[in-house]
Amino acid sequence: MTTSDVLNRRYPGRRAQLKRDILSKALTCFNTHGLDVTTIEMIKDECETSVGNIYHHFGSKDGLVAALFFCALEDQNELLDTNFSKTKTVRERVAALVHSYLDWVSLQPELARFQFQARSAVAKGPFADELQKRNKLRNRDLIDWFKDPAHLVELRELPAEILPSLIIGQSENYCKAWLSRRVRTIPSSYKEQFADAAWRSIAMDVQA
Amino acid sequence: MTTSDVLNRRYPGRRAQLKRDILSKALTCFNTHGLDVTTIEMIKDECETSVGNIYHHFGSKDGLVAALFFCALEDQNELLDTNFSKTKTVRERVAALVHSYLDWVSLQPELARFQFQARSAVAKGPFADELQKRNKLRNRDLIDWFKDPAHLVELRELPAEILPSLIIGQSENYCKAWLSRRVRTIPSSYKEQFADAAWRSIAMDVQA
DNA sequence: TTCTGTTACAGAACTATATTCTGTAAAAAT
DNA sequence: ATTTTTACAGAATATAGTTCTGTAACAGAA
Repeated sequence: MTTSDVLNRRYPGRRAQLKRDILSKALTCFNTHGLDVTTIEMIKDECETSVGNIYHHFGSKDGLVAALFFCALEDQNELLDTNFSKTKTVRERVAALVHSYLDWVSLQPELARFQFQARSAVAKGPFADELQKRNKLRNRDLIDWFKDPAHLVELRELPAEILPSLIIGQSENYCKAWLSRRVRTIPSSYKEQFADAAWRSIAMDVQA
Repeated sequence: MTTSDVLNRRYPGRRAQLKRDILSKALTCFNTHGLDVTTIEMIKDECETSVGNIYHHFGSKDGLVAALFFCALEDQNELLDTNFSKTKTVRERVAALVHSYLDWVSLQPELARFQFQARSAVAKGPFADELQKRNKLRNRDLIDWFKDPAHLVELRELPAEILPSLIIGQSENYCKAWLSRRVRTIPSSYKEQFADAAWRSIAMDVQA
């Protein structure tokens, strides 16, 4: 499961070859030099194509960034949905959230690194609405599921709006630290610890 | 404690009047339109000065961003140091970390909002070294304090490198959500809940 | 005060880069 | 085979960061 695999699934077929190549090389440029330092010309040189062609395929630099961003987001959500559907209990679902997050970042560090630096750029810019729509939807589903009285009994009395932060915040922070090379150990190796910490943060009674 | 107060302490005196004004108006522009959308001309128009003068004071757009960023960082660290020095026990220190973070973001939402969107830009760019140096220093101190055997007895057996994430990750995530207006409640009102969650995440035995 | 150097300021000129425009070739559809 | 659509190239344009040059205000020394 490399970055190419993700691009291949999202943009399949022979005719999308150059499109995938542009996205792939752009990802490398963005992660190496940063979003604003990377110029369309730099990407053009990497792909041996022309500026006009890049604009033909992606409309603008923002469009190119957004295409990569949503590509990453969809791949991440795919893994999450798979793991989530396998679970039954509240605790299992919390663990699924944490595990999926840590696993995906560990599996796709380049896409994850890009996602972190591009999020704020996409949140403004021409694709802000689409991002907000997706986030709203996903977040609401999550909160609603935990709000169900059948699930709430296992949890301490906490405001619903802080639940997502309590569950995923710690893992997210560590992943960012890892991608910035401030820590060395791959996030997936701490799956148990972070899932455990999340559960301790929200659960009524904790037994190992 | 408004943004102006922070600027006044960091750039005192009559002669720094315009410097403070530029920083203040730049902050508004950056937070309203985003880092790259904001042009030097926009800031110039707000302050009724000239592009040449802005460059005279800050050297470059990056320099302006960095000045604002470190201004925010130092103010944040000041509050943290104050609260931290008042504490004795391990639990108190963990609470001080969490409380300081939530309080500062609640007190300085504009600076905090800017800090979040500017961090990655500063992390690349000409001031990357200075930022990295400060972070390394602060992080090492923190980890070393918790590594002390006298303090470790109260904690579960956890890798030292995940401790900072376990303590501050949840609060950070919520603050970002608040600054992006995805949640409504001011972070400082959840001080107890987040400090409690952090403690449950790392402590050996938890008693209320 | 007057002289001198330094800092503050202004705006035109320069440069780099995102974007648009125009044209050509290939591919697909009819 | 013709037409339409898509893929591609590169020059031209516009915008915004940066530099340059010059002028005014200020501070300290003689």
